[in-house]
Amino acid sequence: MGWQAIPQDFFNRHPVEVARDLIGTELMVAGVGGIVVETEAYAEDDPASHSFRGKTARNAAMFGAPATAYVYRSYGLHWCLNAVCRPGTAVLLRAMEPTAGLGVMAARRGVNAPRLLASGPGRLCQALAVDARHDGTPLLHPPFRLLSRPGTPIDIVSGHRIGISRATEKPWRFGLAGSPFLSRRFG
DNA sequence: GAGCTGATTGTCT
DNA sequence: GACAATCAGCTCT
Repeated sequence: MGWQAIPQDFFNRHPVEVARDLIGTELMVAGVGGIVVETEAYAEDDPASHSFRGKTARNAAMFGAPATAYVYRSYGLHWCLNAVCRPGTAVLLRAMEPTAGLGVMAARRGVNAPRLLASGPGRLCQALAVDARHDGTPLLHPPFRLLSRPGTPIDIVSGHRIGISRATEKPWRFGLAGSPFLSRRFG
């Protein structure tokens, strides 16, 4: 019952399904990473999605093949990592439970507490050293490593999305129930 | 613990 | 020129 590589077909589905199924998977970047505990889905006909107004230079990666990384800068200073699903849709990786390379992540983040290393999309990217260089690159190839553990029971909760001003009512945020590594608790 | 605010820059209107 | 899928540090309770 070990970890298995995630196939590209995993991402060729509706982003809500992918967001839910990504909870509990393991994401590593160059040997540093952990368990995904929080995600958000963004669909194509979704006013909150960067793809809503069509393809532009910034969101071009979002229209790439399933399992492509879409990385963008948020609020001028943070990076956010998304996994592209069907073209024009994506899942935002919001938080992780660090399991490998804790020391490296702590050094990059400038903090020691494990729960502060990757509990938030900007923090997660800083801990994994993900930035514009990764935009448009495949998540299923090095330096990325994405694994799932089929058959492992996982308790998943959902709620409304965070940090956006449009279509906030959609319950498209998913998290690992009771995890202390969430960016915020689910209400 | 909750709530406010400044930081900082690429992108679109 | 406004705004943004955020964070950290502050105040007040």
